[in-house]
Formats: sequence, structure tokens, C-alpha cells
Amino acid sequence: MTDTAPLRLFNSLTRSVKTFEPIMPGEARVYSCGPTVYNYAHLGNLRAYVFTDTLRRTLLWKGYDVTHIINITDVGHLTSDADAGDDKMEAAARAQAKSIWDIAAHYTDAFKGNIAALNIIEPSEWTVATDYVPQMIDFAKTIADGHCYEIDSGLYFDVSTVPNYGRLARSKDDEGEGRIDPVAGKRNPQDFAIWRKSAPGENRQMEWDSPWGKGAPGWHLECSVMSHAKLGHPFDIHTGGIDHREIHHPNEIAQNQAFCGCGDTAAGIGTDFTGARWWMHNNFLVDRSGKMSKSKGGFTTLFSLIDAGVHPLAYRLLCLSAHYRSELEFSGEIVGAALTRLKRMKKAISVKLWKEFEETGQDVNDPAKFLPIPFEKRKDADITGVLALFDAAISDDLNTPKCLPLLEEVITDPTIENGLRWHLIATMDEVLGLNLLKMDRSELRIRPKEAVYQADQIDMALLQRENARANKEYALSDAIRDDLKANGVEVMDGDPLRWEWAIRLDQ
RNA sequence: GGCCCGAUGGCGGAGUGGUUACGCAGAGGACUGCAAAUCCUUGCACGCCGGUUCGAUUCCGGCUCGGGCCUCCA
Repeated sequence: MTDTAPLRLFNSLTRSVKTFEPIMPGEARVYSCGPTVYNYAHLGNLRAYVFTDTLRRTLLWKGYDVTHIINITDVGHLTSDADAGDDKMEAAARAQAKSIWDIAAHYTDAFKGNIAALNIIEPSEWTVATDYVPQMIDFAKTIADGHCYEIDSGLYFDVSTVPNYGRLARSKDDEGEGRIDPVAGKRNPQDFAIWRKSAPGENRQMEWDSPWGKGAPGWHLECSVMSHAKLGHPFDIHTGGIDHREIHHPNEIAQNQAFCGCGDTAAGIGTDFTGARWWMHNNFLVDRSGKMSKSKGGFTTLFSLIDAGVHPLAYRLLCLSAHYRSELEFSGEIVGAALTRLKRMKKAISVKLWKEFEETGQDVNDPAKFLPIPFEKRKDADITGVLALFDAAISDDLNTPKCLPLLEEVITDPTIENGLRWHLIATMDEVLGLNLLKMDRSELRIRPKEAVYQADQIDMALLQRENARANKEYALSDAIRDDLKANGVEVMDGDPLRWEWAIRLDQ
């Protein structure tokens, strides 16, 4: 932390960039709102975790000891409107005729698979909402008196009992002309459910006994409870999608204020108490019709990208090519451009590695050459100045789009000696997570689901073509190449990889 | 209806009061039997109207268009 630039981060509370100061020196405690596991994550959802991972990696890069929690929401999310709809999990279970627990397990596994495919570092711990129901009930008991009131549908939080409600959202108190009919009995339009009672005669797969009757916790409760249980309040940074800035996080803050009993200013904390010092929000992935969202349907998953022959890390690169606070456009063409960019980076590296091997006989895969420059030696090692620029860019509120050209410069600059080059790439890739050195280039060549040929068939055809070329039978060799091309295979004679899938990305 | 954000070259996307982002695509060249891949070179921009300024893509105001939130959402 002494030898790198001060880390400056945007805080949604103040809508400004400030130098990050941890509560405990050398430590950073981070909580990220995780997925509701009633369906597959779409690419827009995943952008949030690439952002969070960039934050995590940057903190590690700067020497912080990071504790990072991501929750899995397997209870409490409603399908629709003001607190009266189905639970999303229950609805999905019914639709698929499965146990709600099976639904949760299936989509949780799928999500974790996506996380791994994107080279996102696993959190220190995944917290699962249903594991914390007793703690949620305890939390609710603590705040019930003085902050909550009971009506037929459940226990509600009265937002007028905490100071400065909604300041994160910058919302106004006058509600205008909402599109949703208010729930009968609520004191304020913004009041939200802490505990939702099961309706009489309703048979839910997930319900618990509570002082307010059988039912399930409200969605906002879990994040307050799990962040408090795992990180303590206040912790350093709370992350989430920008949509949470308006409802979920203000509600979480209100709960935290009520639980802490500390009102707006907690003694000894030195800042307005919200439960976290920093609230950070990533912007949306959008397409021509607007933001991607689960409830809108027709979304793109990482799985469908892979089926089209796009490596997940191309999507990661796409995310890194824009600032996390900017909207990012998505289309097949756009992610295809990112894939091309990633493949070129990988190729430049692997070609240089191979040349180095031919010249010096050094093991191409020697792990020692791929080690990042130790934190305390980064300044000395940075004879090119490029590492300082990289540090400045990432320290400027995680400006990854500015980092990428610096990485590309390190990869291609002929004046950088290879030994240093590998260490510089490894050092930068600690933050960017593109797995540039250890992964083999051929791993980026993903067979599209619709592909006709198998790899061994292609090898066979290329062998025949080589024979034809050796005999100067160019009509035959060209015919083989044309056939491959017609079936989505590009022949690349001058490339050690020899051939590549042609990616067809519509839309 | 209320609140908020954005508008950069063909596409994506940084940034800046006066000098290159960068990537993808395109063009030219090298290489190749011809291509592809790769390498080199290269053209292309700051929504509209006013204002401030010696000078604005960058600051201010208005307009137009697009998007988000107000309901579950990353």
C-alpha cells in the first residue's frame, strides 16, 4: 500500500471519487449482492461479478488482506408487484415440477460454473440465505420494536423511523404518480416487508415459524444479516448492480441503522452510519432494446455464448474494455470483436514464448517465469514506466479500459526484454484476470455447438491438403480448404494453430 | 406523472479547455502457389442551438434523441 498509487473509488453515497481508507489498516472487507437462483444468470448479471472481481483483485494487488462475501438468494424474492406476488423460487419450482431445493441447487451450481469460467476468484465464503433464517428472525426481533409494524400480509419496516431514508438513491419523499397500487395498510409507500406471512391455506415449500406467524423473510433482510454476521458493521465496501442503489440498498441501510440503533451518525465511526463505508454500483449491460433482465426473458447466458464458440474470457475482456460505471453495449458482433482481441493477445504471447524457447532452450511452461513481480519490488522492476501508468489507471476508480492498451503494449513492445515481459504481464493479469500466461492458446478455440466437423476430421483433411500442396496439386488443396471454409473452419497455414473456427454471431 | 443518467469516428469504448486513446471492422503494403493467420502503414469523431473563453468535444444553459429507476432485477 505504500509503493503503489492511492486507490481512489467512487462512492454512491456521495456520488464522488475518494481515496479508499480501510476501517482496519491493511484489511478490506467486501460484501457483494449475489444472484437469486431461480434461473440462469444472464450476461448482464455476470457483469456485476466481473466488476466485483476487478475490485477484489485490485485490493489484493495493492496488498490488502481481502475478505469477500457473496450471498446466494434462495428465498424471499417476489415475482412481481408490491409485496403481493409469488416468491420467485416457489414459482420456478412449480413451473418445473421440482423441489424448490433442487431448483436452488441447480442454478447455484450453474452460477458457480459461470464464475469459474470467467476466472473470477471465489469469494472467501458464499453465504446462502436459507442458512441464516434464524439469524434473520433474531435481527427482525431486534428492530421490530420501534421500527416495524404488523399488518395482515406481514411485518413491515417503517422508513420514517430512520433518518435520511433513501439518500443513497437521492429519492424524493413526494412519490408522484407511481405505477403500482399501494399495499393496503402500509404507512409509507416505501415501507418494505421484513417478514412475509404465508397466506391462510397456502402451502409453501419454504416457510419458517416466527413471532409473526409462519412465513418467509423479506428479501432485503438477508443482506443486512449476512453482512453483519460475516463482516461486522460497518465493513468497507458493499457492491451491487446500479438497480440496487434505488431500493434494495436504501432498505438495507435503513435496517442497518435500526439494528445498530445509532441513527445517522455513529459515535466513533466518523462517518454517517450505513453499515458499509463504500457503496459501489456497476452499470448495466444493454442492447438495442434496453438493459438485459431476467424478468424480460430472451436473455443471453454465458452458456449460449460458449455454444456459439465464444470463450467466456472474451466476455470478461469485453467487460474490462468499458468502465464499470458506464453502460456497456452488447451484441454478437461486439463480443466477437473482444474474442478477436483476446486471441491476438494470446497469440503474440505464445509466439514470443516459442521464439524464446528456440533461442535459449528455456522451458516454455516454466512456472517461475510467469510469476508476478512481488508487491514491494514493483517500482524497481518498472524500468519501462508502464507499470506505474497501469497502477495509476486501475487506481483511478478501476479504469480497466485504460489498462488494456498498457497490457497490449507490454505484450507487443519489441524493446522489452522477454524475461521482464512475462513478469509484467503476470503482474497486470493479477488485476485483469485474463489468464494470459498459463492457459494454452488452443483453449480459446471453442467448437461451436453447430459445427459440422470434429477436430480429428479437420486434422485429417489438413493432412490431405498438405500432401496435395507438396505435390503442387493446388486444385485439390484449394477444394479441401473451400470445403472446410464452407463448414466453418478457417485454414491458417502460417499459424502454428493451423486452423480456427469461424465464429458466426448473428444480431 | 416524478426522479436520474447518457449522447465521441462504420461498431465498441477511454479521455481532455489548445498535442495519439485503444480495440474491432475498412484501406494499402509485406508474407503466401493463391488465400487465411500474422506483421507494418493508414483514413475516419466528438448530437443540435446559444453562452463563457484568446480558444470548447471538454465548462454553463436550452433543445432533440436514447436509456434507467419509481414493481422483481446485476
